Amino acid sequence: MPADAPPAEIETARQPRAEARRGDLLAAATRLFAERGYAAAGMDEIARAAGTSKGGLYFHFPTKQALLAAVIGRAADLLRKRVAAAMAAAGDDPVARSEAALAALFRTLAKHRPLGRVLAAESVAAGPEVRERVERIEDEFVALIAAELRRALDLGLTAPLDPELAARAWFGMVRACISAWAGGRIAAPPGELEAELRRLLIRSAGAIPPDAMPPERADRGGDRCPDRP
Amino acid sequence: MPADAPPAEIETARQPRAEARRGDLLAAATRLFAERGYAAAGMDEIARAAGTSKGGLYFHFPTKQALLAAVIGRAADLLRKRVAAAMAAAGDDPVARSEAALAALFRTLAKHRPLGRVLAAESVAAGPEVRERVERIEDEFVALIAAELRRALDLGLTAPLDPELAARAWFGMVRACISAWAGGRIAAPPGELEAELRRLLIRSAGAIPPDAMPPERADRGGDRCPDRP
DNA sequence: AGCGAAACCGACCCGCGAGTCGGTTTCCGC
DNA sequence: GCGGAAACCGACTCGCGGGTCGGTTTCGCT
Repeated sequence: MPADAPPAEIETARQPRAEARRGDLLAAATRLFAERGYAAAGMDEIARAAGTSKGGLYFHFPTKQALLAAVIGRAADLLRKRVAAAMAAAGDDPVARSEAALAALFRTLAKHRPLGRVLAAESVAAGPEVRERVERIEDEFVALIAAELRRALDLGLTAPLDPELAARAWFGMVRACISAWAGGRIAAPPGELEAELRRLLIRSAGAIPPDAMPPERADRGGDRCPDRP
Repeated sequence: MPADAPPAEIETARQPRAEARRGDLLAAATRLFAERGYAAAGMDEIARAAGTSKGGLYFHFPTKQALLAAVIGRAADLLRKRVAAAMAAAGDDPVARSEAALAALFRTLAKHRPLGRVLAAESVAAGPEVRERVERIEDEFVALIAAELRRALDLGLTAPLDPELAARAWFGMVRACISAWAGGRIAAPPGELEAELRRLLIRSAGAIPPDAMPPERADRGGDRCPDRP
């Protein structure tokens, strides 16, 4: 009777083949939602793409909205896991943790292109409930980063800023660049893109990157701007 | 007989009432597309909301896609006009021009909330042609800002950066903040939001804001942030 | 006034696609 | 191997909404 909180997925005991099918269906749905859009992707089409039939699809997901919700939930879980791991591996420095979180977000989205599209664009098309859910997920990550930024601010590691807003802005930067890159509108390889983006992020916060003062040179944010007469 | 280039709208001679209706229809369509999403907003509903009928709507727009295209085109025209005016008023300094362009973008989107939603989200739902069109528009503004950034870079007014990417990132920042603000997920009034955002933008470029060193006090960006013990 | 075109109306058509359902196959426990 | 449930199939339904069309009103013009 412990009615679970929304975050965790309800894991009823399933036969292994069912689990596999479910995965295939989610993968196919993710791809097709991203490619054709939520409305244009047909249930029959998705089922076919996953190597099964409409009936089979409806055995796993009661409705199209539920399917989209599952796709989104799965994406969110993946992102959560990656970001948490990256932050944990980054140690204690809040700037490093923020960087790591953003980088993990970036890499994960870069690796699974369709995922970003679904998260970014398909929320509105599927009704207000789904939209709200996606907004919640975005807020979650923004809050995660905002918390680190706040710590950094208190430690005097950044210029004075509004952590909430800065986190939101960072998120937007990453998303815009990823989406342009995924659409082939940015030529640079993801590695360079990430590095350049990281520079922008750090500078925008007026932050002292932890790896930029290892020995003793800890004078305040004298942003190394070599050029200029 | 001067067959116009694609940018300008084909202005056939119309009776004034028709022009007014057309405007009402575009306004209603913009609102409903933003609220319910492209797929969920019905043509009948849009017509009703504009105070006319389905037949009347189809007299002005041959198809639903065309209606969305017109909405988007109108939005793009508005943005173009505002941004061009703001840049022209900002003088020659490329940093000031960039700032002005972003600010105009920000203010225009803030004033017409639904517009941003449509531009941001509805492009995928309506098929690849529309999506491409929206991407083109975004690219246009990004290129505009990138050009200014490149000039600033050449003049030594910024830290070394990739103008294309930075412009794209800036655009993403503005969009993310606007969209969160429009959704009521940011409490700050637009004025403060804009100011804070501007600080982030400038810092991210490592730029010297032209209004930050008028007489002689040109020491590094001591942004006036009165609060905090 | 009156004629022709522009503007508008709303009942109807029709394809499409989400969801259903009775049936079939696959697999697990005994 | 066999009973029964889980997993799966695909033909069918049916409502919804984009688009059509013949008719009516409004307007500009002379």
